[in-house]
Amino acid sequence: MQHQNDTAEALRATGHRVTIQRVAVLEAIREMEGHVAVDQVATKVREKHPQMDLATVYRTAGLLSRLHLLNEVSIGGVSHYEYAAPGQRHGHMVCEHCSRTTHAPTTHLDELREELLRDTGFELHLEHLTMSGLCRDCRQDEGHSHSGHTHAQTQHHEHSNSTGSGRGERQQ
Amino acid sequence: MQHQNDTAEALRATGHRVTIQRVAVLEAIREMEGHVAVDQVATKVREKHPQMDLATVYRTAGLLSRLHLLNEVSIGGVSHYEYAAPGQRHGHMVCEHCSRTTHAPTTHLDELREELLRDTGFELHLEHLTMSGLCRDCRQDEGHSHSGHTHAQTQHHEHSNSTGSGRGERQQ
DNA sequence: AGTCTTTCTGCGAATCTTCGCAAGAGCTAT
DNA sequence: ATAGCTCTTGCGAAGATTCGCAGAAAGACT
Repeated sequence: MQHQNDTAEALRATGHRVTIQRVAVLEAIREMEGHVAVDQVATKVREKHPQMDLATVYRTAGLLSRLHLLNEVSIGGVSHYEYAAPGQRHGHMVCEHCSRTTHAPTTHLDELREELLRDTGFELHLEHLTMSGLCRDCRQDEGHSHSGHTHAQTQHHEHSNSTGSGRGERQQ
Repeated sequence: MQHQNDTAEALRATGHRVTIQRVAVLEAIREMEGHVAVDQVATKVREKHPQMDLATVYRTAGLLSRLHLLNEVSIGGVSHYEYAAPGQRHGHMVCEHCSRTTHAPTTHLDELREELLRDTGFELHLEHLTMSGLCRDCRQDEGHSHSGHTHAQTQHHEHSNSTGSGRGERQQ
């Protein structure tokens, strides 16, 4: 298949060796939809390569991300990766409430990037940008229990306060 | 001192209890300049409260950050906190190369925030925004060894490749 | 195919961060 | 000041991620 050749080529072009682990990790992530956590990747990869070590998946995903073959997104403090469609470098918006993750419109970010570069000399790496906040749904029904969207992610799914007792918040 | 009253007030106002641990963590971070790692905070706090647990510092810093009394910045994958001057919510720019961390100009980000809200319904939390990229200095002398700036941070200080052997990159 | 050199991988240990739970400490009302 | 209720803390353990090292494997050359 074409993809594997591309992968191999990208690796060689940067002076890295082409190993089954690297190809397998990229293939696994490409076969899974959206943003997947590292241990999900490991599970998937082990279907075909049972002895693949978790540390190797971490290292490999990190490398492939540096080569722009994958995008890395931190969702609720946990690393997730997605296949990086060639030429599409976008930032991510992660909802702090429901952890739903979406792509940010490129135009706004390109603008920001240029302004920062001009005004501060800082070169923003868009493909590593993860922004946290509240998605439209969670913003609208603040503090309720909505369960619809949640996208089979691995982490974080609470809907904090509403305990009726004292004043307001509470957690930890 | 005034600060402690502010802290206590902010805690009470949100239904949290005022404990010596919470006041001590905030004071410690306020006394230290810039962005400090959690274990640095713990060390500082233990000067006066030797039995303070690391987990408590983590929990407390997290809480104070949610109350906007502190700002959290992830530098090279490690959590750092800084005192949040009231009314000043800024994003951060972290250099992937030297880990130097600076504040991002608010105007650009406010703009971005509005655009995202309008176009996607996502409400960006500016105070949690950490952008990675290359600072001016590291961009200019790519791949050299400059040691000047480094700001007594805890993590990451390599300057990768320049090994003379094969082609290009290398790491892991 | 065989050898050599350098990179990668697997594995165990280390680091950073969070969790669960019982004991301890705030607040409120008495 | 005391008692009671609930939130917090300290502590040990578990998760997530990285590191160090010795053996395995890639790529170059013969």
